[in-house]
This record gives sequence, structure tokens and C-alpha cells, in this order.
Amino acid sequence: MKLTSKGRYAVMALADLARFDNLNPVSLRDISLRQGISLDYLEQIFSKLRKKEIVQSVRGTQGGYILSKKAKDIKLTNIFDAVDEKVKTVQCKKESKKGCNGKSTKCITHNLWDELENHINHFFEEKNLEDLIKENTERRI
Amino acid sequence: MKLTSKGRYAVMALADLARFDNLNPVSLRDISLRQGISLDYLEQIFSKLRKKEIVQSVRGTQGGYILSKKAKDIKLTNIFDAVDEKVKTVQCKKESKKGCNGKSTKCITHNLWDELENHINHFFEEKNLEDLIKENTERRI
DNA sequence: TATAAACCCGACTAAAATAGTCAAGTATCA
DNA sequence: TGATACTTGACTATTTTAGTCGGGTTTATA
Repeated sequence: MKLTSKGRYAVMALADLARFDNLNPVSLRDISLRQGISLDYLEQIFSKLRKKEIVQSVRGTQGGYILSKKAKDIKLTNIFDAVDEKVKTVQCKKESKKGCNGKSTKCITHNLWDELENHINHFFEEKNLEDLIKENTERRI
Repeated sequence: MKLTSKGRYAVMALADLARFDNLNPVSLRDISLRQGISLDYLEQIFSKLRKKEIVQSVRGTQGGYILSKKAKDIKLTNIFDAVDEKVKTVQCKKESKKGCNGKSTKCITHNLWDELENHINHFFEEKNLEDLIKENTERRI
């Protein structure tokens, strides 16, 4: 079980953005340099973030991105959702009305994975961007 | 972020085993049929479980596997460990003494992933095989 | 008004991981 | 001695990931 780069990068980039967007839009080029993430890849990620209205774009020279809402109102859940970073534990759910193994009952461990998903999602639900940058600036090395 | 089949299968198979191993060893063939998991793949998984002393093998006809300890004493952590299903969130840790981005500091989100790992591992630490089959037989559909 | 900085978009691709399969054993019971 | 079941290691197809690439369009500013 691992987190993908897309999700990690999205959070890193937004945390960076949240720190620097006080007045002017922040360009992906700057984020790319500061965070060490490929510019092309960042564009893909921000395209998704924009569609889910987490950021707004400003085109043209001196353009870039700004947060659509306050950092406090952007939960990690929202971010992961936007970039399709989902917590997937069971295959079971896919198969329409049947149970997990093609049988008519839930598989032995079905409830376990459900609980796990909830457990993880709860973590993401409780954290927002503001928490993130606060914690970080306080505990900087 | 997703759980791999290896981890899911290991837990499913052990839950199955825990239910049926009262007296005799349980063959992988039976588990394969009941749980719908490829026999060859199960063999790989049980090889690992045996090396970590979670199960014991009984060779020959009427052979199979039995649990090495009581279901109650097998935590999910142990199972995941055995089959190399780890919770990986950060790349950061790999690079020896440097920080995350090749810089000398931790990346903005480093602490977040640490917390997440702990959060998930805590879940696995608290659950054991016995919990699993109890819950399940109680709530069977 | 030309130019450069930036966003925008879709197609493509290399590498890694996953989820197996396959083949050739060895041990044990009946 | 045959059948059942574990043991081991190598091989492989598929899928996912993590990008790259090549073309745009928009807009501030010199």
C-alpha cells in the first residue's frame, strides 16, 4: 500500500502555494523549482485542481495560480479527490450486485477494508492546508 | 493509494485458515476454492507466511497449513509485514542523510506523511485475526 | 504591436510494480 | 507406489505510474 506521487505532489505544491500567494499569483515554474517537481507534471496536476475549483489560474505574464478559498477551508480530502488519489482497499465494490468473490455474501474481510478506508479518510478529513503550513513553520529544522 | 492483492489475499487466506483449522491442517487447494484465489499465488504468499512463523506447514497427503499461534496473537501488522505489504508514504526517507528534495531540510509535507503512516499502522496494530473472524461471523449477511 | 512569460491540452511512452503462471521438484500418507 | 500437498525459483503479461513532448492560447509590458 502506497501513496502515489500525484497525491503527494499535489499536497506539496498547494502547501507551497498557500505560503506564497499572499498578494500575487504563484507560477508553476517557481513551485517546480522550489519543490523539485517536473513542470510538465505540475501542469497536469493543476489542471485537475483548477477543475475542482481548488485553485484559480491567472493567465499571461506575471500569471500563475492562487487558491480559490482560504487555506483553512481546503481539506486534504478535497485535494486527493481532485487528483483522483483515492483510498482503494477492496475490489469487492466494483461488481454490481454480487458479493465479493462472485458469491452472494460479503468476503470474510470485507468489513475490515471498509473500516480501514474510513479510518484513513477520517485522517484526511480532519486536516486542512492551514494546519499543514502552521505545523511546518513551527517545527522547521 | 491502494492496498495490493498480496496483502488482501494474505489476510483473507489466514482468516479462512483460522476458521477451519480447529483439528486438521487446511490445504491451500481448499482455501483457493473457497476464497477464489489462484493456487500458485497462494503458495507464494504462504511461503512468506511460513518464513515469518505465522503458519506451519504439514507435508504429504492430508497436509496443509495450520496457524503457528493463536488467532488472537496474530496482529494484522504481522501479516502485512510478512508479505511485504508496507505502508509507504514518503520517498524522503530513502536518501541517506539529505532531506527530501536533496535539500538539507525536510520537505513541507514530511511530517504529514509520517503522521499518516502512524495513523494507519496503529489501525493494523490494534486488530488481530480473532477480531476479524468474530466480527465476521456475527455480522454475516 | 512584438515578445516572452505563463497557462492549457492531449497524446505518447519508459519504467516499475503487480498479479499472476509454469515447471520441476520433495515429503508423506494410505 | 500413487496421489496429495507442500517447495522453490524463474518467467511473463498486464496495468499503473510518472512522467515527456509538442503543440497551442492569453496577457502584461517594453
